[in-house]
Amino acid sequence: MSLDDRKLEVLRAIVEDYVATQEPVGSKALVERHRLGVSPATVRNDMAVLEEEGYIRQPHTSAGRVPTDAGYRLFVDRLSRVKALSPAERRAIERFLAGAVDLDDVVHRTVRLLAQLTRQVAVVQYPSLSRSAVRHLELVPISSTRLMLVMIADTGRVEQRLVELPAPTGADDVLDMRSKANAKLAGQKMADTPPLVQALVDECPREKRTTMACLASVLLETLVERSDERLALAGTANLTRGGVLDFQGSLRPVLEALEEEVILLKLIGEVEPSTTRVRIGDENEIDNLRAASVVSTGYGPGATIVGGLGVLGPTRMDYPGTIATVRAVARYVGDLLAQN
Amino acid sequence: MSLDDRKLEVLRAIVEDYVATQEPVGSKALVERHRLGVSPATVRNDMAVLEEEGYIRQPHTSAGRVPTDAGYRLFVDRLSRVKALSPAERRAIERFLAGAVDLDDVVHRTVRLLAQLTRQVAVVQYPSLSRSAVRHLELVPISSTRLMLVMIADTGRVEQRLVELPAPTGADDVLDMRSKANAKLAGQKMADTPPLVQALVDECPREKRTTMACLASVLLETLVERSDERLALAGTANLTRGGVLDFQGSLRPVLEALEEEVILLKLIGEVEPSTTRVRIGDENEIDNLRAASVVSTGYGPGATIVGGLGVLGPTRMDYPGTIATVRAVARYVGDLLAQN
DNA sequence: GCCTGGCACTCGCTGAAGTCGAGTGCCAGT
DNA sequence: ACTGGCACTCGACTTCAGCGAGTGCCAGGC
Repeated sequence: MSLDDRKLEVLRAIVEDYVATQEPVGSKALVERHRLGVSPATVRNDMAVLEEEGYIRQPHTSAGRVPTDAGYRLFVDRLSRVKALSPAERRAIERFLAGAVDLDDVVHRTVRLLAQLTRQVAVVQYPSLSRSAVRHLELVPISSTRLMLVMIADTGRVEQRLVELPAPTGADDVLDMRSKANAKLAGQKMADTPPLVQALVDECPREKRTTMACLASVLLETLVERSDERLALAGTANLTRGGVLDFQGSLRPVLEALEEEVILLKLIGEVEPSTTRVRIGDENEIDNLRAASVVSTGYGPGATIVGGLGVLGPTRMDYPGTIATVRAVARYVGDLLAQN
Repeated sequence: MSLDDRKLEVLRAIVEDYVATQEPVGSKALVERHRLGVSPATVRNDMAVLEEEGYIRQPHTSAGRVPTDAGYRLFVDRLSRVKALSPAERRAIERFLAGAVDLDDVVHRTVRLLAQLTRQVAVVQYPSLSRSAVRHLELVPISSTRLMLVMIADTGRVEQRLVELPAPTGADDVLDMRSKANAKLAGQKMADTPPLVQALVDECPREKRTTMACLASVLLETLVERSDERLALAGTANLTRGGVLDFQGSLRPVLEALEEEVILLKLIGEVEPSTTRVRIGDENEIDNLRAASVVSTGYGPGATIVGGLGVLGPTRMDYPGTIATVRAVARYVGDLLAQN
C-alpha cells in the first residue's frame, strides 16, 4: 500500500514533535499541535499503517509513537523543507571564520563553529593531501646526514619529515636536490607525483643516486602513503544533551568510535560530488554508531573537494537545520580556502 | 589529636577498597579483607576519628565510609607506596613509542598510550614553543607579495605562517632576509628572540626596512605571542567506565572542560621542576572538574622541560599506579626527544 | 587504657501491590 | 471515509513493609 499525503503529513508531524520533545508522541497531542483537520481516531488509523510499513514504532504497548530509522530516512528524503539560515547565523559564520590566521586555525574555528551551531559533535577533516597539490618543497639540513623535509601544499597544509641520509652530504648538494625536486614536483597533484619522484631518481647522476633515492622514498611516504589524514573534533560535550536518553543509555560506544580516526574518516571522508550525505542509525556501518546519525559533506575551493566535514548526533536530530548548517559552513570554508 | 599508625592503615585500606570496588566500605568488610588484627568495633572507632578529622565521610547515615578529597590527599602524600611498572608495561611503552616517525606521531602515540595504560583521559601538550629553541627559519615565496614563513624548532615542532609583504620583493631579497634571520635567530631560545628580531630590523638598510619590519612582526607573533599551545587528547571514552557513579552523575561538565584548551593547558602546562603533580577534586581551580583528579608532570629531553602531560580521572582513581605510569611515560618521551 | 562483643537503631534498597492515566485498537454510527 | 465512544493495556509513580549492612554506644575483659 502506498502512503497518501495525509499519512506523510502525520509522519512529518511525528518526527518534528519527537525531535522537539524527545517523548513518544500520541495521536491526541498530534492533532492538537498540528491542526491536521482530522480527529485523533483517524490519525490513529494512519499511525497503524505507518507502523505496519515500518516508519514508526511504539516503544511500549500503549505509549506514543517514535520514528524508526526508516521513518527518519523518509522524512529526510521527501518531507523536510530546507531551513534557510538566519542572517544572524550567516554573519556569525562569516565573522567567526574571518579571523583565522592559519590552516590549523581555520580548521579549529570551523569545527568549533559547527559544533556550536548544530549543538552536536562536529568533525572536520584537514584538506586531504591526496586531493591537493604540492606548492613547495624545502630541505633543511639538520646535520651532515640528516635533513628535514618540509612540504607545503596548495591548501596551506604543511607536512614535515626527517630524512636520514646514507652518507654525509654537503650544503650544495642539498640545495641541488631541493631545486630539482621543486622543478619536478611543484604544482603537481599529489596523486600524480609517484612517477615524477621516480624520474627524479633516474635522472640523477650515479654517484648521488643513493642519496636521492633515500630522499625519494621519504617523499613518496609524505606525498602519497600518508594515509593517516588529520582530523579535528569538537562538541563532544553535546552528546550529553538530552540526558542518557539518546544513544540508548550509554555514551561509551560513541565516544569510543569518536576516538578512532579511521572510523571518523570513513564517516566524513568519503565525499562524493557536492551532495550532503545523511546516514541514519543503522545505515552507519560502524556498530558503535547504530544509535547515531551523521550529516556530512565535502568542502573545498570552488567545485573541487579537498576534504570532508560533518556532524554526528542522535538519530533524533533536527535534520533540516543540521543539513542547512553543515552545507553553509562547508561553503564558507571553501570560499576561505579559495582566497589563498 | 594526631592519627596513630593503625588509623592511617585503616585509611589506606578504605581508599584501596573503595578504589577497587567503587562501593562505600564498612568496618566488617575491611577487617576481613585486610587482616588488620583488630575487631570491627575498633575499626569503627578509628573510622569515627578519621571522619571527625575530615578524611572520610558517610554518603548516608549507616552506609560504609568513602574517602574525602582530603583523605585521598593524605593517602597520596603519606600512604601510597610507588608501584613499579611491570616489565611488560615497560616494554609496551618502549615498543609503542619507538615506531614514531614524526613529532605529531610521537605526541599522538604518547597520548593514546597514556590513555590505554591508565584507562583514563590522557592529555599531552606539544613541546611548548616558549621553552624550545629555533632550529631553522625558511621563507618560501608564494607570490611577489606573499611569503610563507616556516619555523622549525629544536623539538621537531614546525609552525608556518603567511606573511603579506608591503611591496613586491624579489627572490634575492627573500634569500637575503632568510639568511640574515637564520644567522640571528637559529639556535636561540624563543624567549630570547624579541630583542634579536628588533635588531634584525634595525640593522637593515633603510630601503628594505619596511619589508623586514613586516616579516619581523610575523616572526614575533610566531615565536612568542603564539599562546595557543597545542594539545592532544585521548581516552574520553574511559570517562564512562564506572558507570554514571563517578563525576556525580554527569559527564557534561567534564567533557566541557576537556574542550577548553586553555583549561587543559592550565592543568598540565604549569610544570615545575620534575615533580609529579596530583590535584584532587576541589584542588582543581576549575569548577567543572571538582569531581575529578589530575595527575600531571613535565617532560623533555634530559632535565629540561618542554611540555606537560598527564591524565584526568575520577577522584576515585588508582593513584599509585597512575602516578607511576605518568612518570614512566614522561621519561620515555623525554628520552625519545633527546635522541633528535 | 585500649580493645572487644553485644545490642539497639538508622536508613537506603528492594519488591509487591495498587493507582493513575496516556494511549491504543476496534466498532458502530454518520 | 471519518468520527465518537469504549474497553483495554501497560508503563510510571506511589506507598509500604521487610531486609540487611552498617553504625554508635556501652559494659566488660585483657
